[in-house]
Amino acid sequence: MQLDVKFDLDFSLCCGQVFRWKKVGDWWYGVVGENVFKIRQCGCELEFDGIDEKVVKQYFGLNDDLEQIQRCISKDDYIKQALRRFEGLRIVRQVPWECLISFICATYKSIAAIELMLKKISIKFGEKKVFDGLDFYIFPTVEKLALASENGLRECGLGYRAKYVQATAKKIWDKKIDLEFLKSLPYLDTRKKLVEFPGVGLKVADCVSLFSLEKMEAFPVDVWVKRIVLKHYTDQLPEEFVKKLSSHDSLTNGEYEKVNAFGRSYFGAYAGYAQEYLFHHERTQR
DNA sequence: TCCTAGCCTTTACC
DNA sequence: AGGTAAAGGCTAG
Repeated sequence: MQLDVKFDLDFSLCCGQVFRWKKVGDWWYGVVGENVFKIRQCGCELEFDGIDEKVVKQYFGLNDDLEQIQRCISKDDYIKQALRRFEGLRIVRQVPWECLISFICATYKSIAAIELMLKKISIKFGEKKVFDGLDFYIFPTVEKLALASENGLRECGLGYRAKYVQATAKKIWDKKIDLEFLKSLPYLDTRKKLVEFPGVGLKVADCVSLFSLEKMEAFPVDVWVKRIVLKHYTDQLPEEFVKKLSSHDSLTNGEYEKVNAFGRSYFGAYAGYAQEYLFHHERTQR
């Protein structure tokens, strides 16, 4: 497929929004829903196997008007620097169920550790598929994790998160909750529904909203975003609040809401894009 | 209603 | 080898 829009596959898959992609040679292998496929990019040429073009466009956000998004969020020199450095990075449209479980697991974990947990969960509870002679695992169904034992999940290295994953899966299974439905709700309503799941606070809810539910204004605030705000955006916030933020390292819900609201009002409707560029930029300094 | 402190498991990296 | 930081959330007070 010939690309007629700006896109960078490596940036989009390496910026910490997805956890189950694997690069073999110059091909990226991934599992999306029930499909295993591979994809590679050479300049404007996007080559893939095992999947429809329509799904590729949808999954990698190729329908987003990235030029316009960049113009919208180019509010200062620092974000412009990040935008230039990672030109072509797009927000991927993940499967909501997998995204939800992924970010419940992500609390207090490094990205490498998250990848390992999800790999173990998939091998243990997911269906195996062979593609190109390699083994892949479909992400476990809701039923599988709803019926899994807390201990079975602990064996995947989840620690205290096992209970949350199990309870969230069980709630979705028992109440037959349709996560896709959340795409049709406004951002704040979506977030409100998400935090009702065990193990889901504002941060996880924002990640799931942004990465799988089309809420481009969601602005997840984690330790990195807090650092970014304190380093580059103190002039946009009241002095008292900045002092309070600096005085301790975790975030209270109230503080979270203030930083989140700042991000959304400052960057606008595509604050989530801004967050992802800033996050990746900050994490890959030095 | 809102805030704070203490606790929760495991992994990676220094 | 030992310590610390890691895309946080829950509960009690």
